[in-house]
Amino acid sequence: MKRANQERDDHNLSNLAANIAMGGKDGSSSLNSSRDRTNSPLNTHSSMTAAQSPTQPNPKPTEDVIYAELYNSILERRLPPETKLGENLLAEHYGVSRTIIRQVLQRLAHDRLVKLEPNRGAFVSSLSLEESKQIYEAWRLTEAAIVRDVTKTITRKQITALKKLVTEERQACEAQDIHRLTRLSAQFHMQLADLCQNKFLGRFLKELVPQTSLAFFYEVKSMPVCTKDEHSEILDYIASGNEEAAVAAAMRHLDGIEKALNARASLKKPTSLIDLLNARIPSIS
Amino acid sequence: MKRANQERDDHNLSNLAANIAMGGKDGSSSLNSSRDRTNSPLNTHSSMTAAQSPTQPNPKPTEDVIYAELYNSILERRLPPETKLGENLLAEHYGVSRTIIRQVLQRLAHDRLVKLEPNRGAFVSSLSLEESKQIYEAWRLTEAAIVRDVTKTITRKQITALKKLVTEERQACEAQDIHRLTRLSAQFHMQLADLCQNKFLGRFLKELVPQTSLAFFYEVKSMPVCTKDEHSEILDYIASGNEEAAVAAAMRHLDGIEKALNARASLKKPTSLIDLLNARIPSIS
DNA sequence: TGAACAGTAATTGTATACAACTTTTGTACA
DNA sequence: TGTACAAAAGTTGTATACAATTACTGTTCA
Repeated sequence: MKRANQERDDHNLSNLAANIAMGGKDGSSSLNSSRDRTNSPLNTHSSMTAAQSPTQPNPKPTEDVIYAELYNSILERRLPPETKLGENLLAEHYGVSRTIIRQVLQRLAHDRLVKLEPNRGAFVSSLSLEESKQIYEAWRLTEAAIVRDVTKTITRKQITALKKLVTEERQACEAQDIHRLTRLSAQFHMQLADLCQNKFLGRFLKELVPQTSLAFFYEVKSMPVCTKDEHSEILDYIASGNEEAAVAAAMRHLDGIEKALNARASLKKPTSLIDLLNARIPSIS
Repeated sequence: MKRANQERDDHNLSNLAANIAMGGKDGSSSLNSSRDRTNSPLNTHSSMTAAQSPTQPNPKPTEDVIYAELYNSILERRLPPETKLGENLLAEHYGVSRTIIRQVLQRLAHDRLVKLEPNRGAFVSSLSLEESKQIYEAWRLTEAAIVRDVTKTITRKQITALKKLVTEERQACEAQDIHRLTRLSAQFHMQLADLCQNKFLGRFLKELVPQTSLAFFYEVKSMPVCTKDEHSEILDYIASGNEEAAVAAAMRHLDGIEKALNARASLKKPTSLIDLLNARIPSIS
C-alpha cells in the first residue's frame, strides 16, 4: 500500500523545480534534507550549498517545511509565475498525502504567491506591470514608516544582524548566485520590518516584498540590481539615528528598484513550453 | 449513514452564536437561509431582519457561505474573542464535513480573525490594548493615502453608493441595532478602500478594519460611537474634491474612535463562564 | 484538411475512517 | 481534604477512498 520509508523520494528545491518544469515524469533524484523548524520561512537555508548530510534517512517533512520550501522557491524565482503546482506531483515528491499539500497551497494562496483556480488547480501567481507599480507605491509608504520607527528603537545586536545580512548579500553578488541574492535582498527588508514596533505594518511589508517576485516580465538571467551597497547606506543612517536621511535613502533605493523593473519590462512572458524550448538555443535563431 | 436532507440542521447566525455559547448541546433551531454568492463576505445580508423564506428546503451551504457567516459574526462581535470554534460543532451545525469547516477556519486564521492552536483547536482571536493602538496607527497611515487617492478618482455613482451606506448606518443607529451598526461602520471604510486604485493598500485596510472587533476589552452593550455623521462629513469633503480636508476629517474620525476605545479599556475580560454567569444578575450583587 | 463531438484519462473536491494528542474525569493514596 | 496518577472521552491531525469536474485524445463527418 504505502511506500516504504527507504524508497521514499527525497525533497530538495532544485530537484523539485526541475521536476515541475518537466512535468514530473522524472522520478529519480539525489538525497538531501533540511529540517529547520523556524516560524518564518525565510530563515531556512534551503538554497545553501547543496551537499550537506546524505546520511539522514529522510523522515517525512512537515507541512511547515514544505510551505517554507515552496515559499522560498517562488521568492527566489525558481518557480516562475504561472507554473502549475499539481497536487499529486507535490504529494508524491514530498511523500505526504494530498491533504498536506492542499493546506500548503492554501497558505501560499493566502500569501498571494499562489492562485487557486476552482477545479483547475494551483498556479504560481503573476503580476502585471501596473500591479507591480502599485506594490512599489504601497511599499514606499510602509517602508518610510518602518524606517522611521526602527531608527528610534534599533539596538546594537540588531544592527549587527543586519550587517551580517549585507555581508552575505555581497558574497552572493560576487558568486553570481542570483537566486540567493534575490532572497537575501528581500530578507533585508523583511528583517527590518520585523524590528518595527508596529506588528501590523511589519506584517504588511513582509507580505508585500515576496510578491515583487511575481512580476511576469523581468529578465531572470541578468543580474538584478546589486542592492547591497544601498542596503548598507540605509543601515548606516539608521544606526546613526538620522531618521530623515535613512528614510530618504530607503526611498531612493525603492525608486531605483522600480526603475530597473520598468527598464526590463520590455520583454514579455517567456513562460510557455515553446518559449522555454526556444530560449534553449538563442544563438541559432 | 448520512443525515437526510429534511432533518438537516438549518444554519443562521443567531442560532449559531447561541449554540456555541452554550457548548453546542442544544440541537433544535428554526429554519432560515441566506444564499448570497458574492465574493466579499460583507455584502451578505446575514444580519438583516430574521424571518425571510422558511419554505426553502435548505440545501447544503458552500464553503464561501459558511466563511461569510463566521466572518460577519466575528466582525459584528456576536462571537466574542477567545470563543472556541469546535470543528465538530460547526460541521454538524452546517451539515457539512469537517473538511469544509477546516478550510473555513484556515481562511479566517489567514484573516487573523481566528487563531489556530495546534492540537487544541480554533478560537476567535483577541487583541491587547497595545495591539489595538498599533492597528489604529497603521489604519491612519493607510486611510490617509486611500482618502487622497479616492478623492481624485471617485465617481458620482460611487458617491451615491456610499451615501446609501451612511443612511443605513443612521437607521441602524436609530434602531439601536448595535451589531448591524458595527458592521456597517466597518463596511464604510472597507468600501472606500475598494475604490482605491492601489489594490494592495485597499486590501491592507480591508484586512485591518475587521480586526478592530477583536479587542478583548470593549463594552459591547453600550452603543458604540455613532460614526454616521463623521462618515458623512468625510464623504462630503471627498465629493467636493477637497483632498486635505477629507484626510483631516478622516484622521479626526479615527482619533475619535481610538479615544473612545481607550476610555472603555478599563473593564477587563468578561469572557469566562463564571464572569458570564455573574453578569446575568448584576442587580443582585 | 479541419472542426465538432465523444470517450477516456487525469485532476481536483469532498467525505470519512483512523491515528495522535489533549483534556477531563475518576480513583487511590498521603 | 488535597494532590497525583490513570483511564476514558473528546478533539484535532492525517491519509485515503470516492465523486465531480476538467482536459485531453482520437474519431467521425462535413
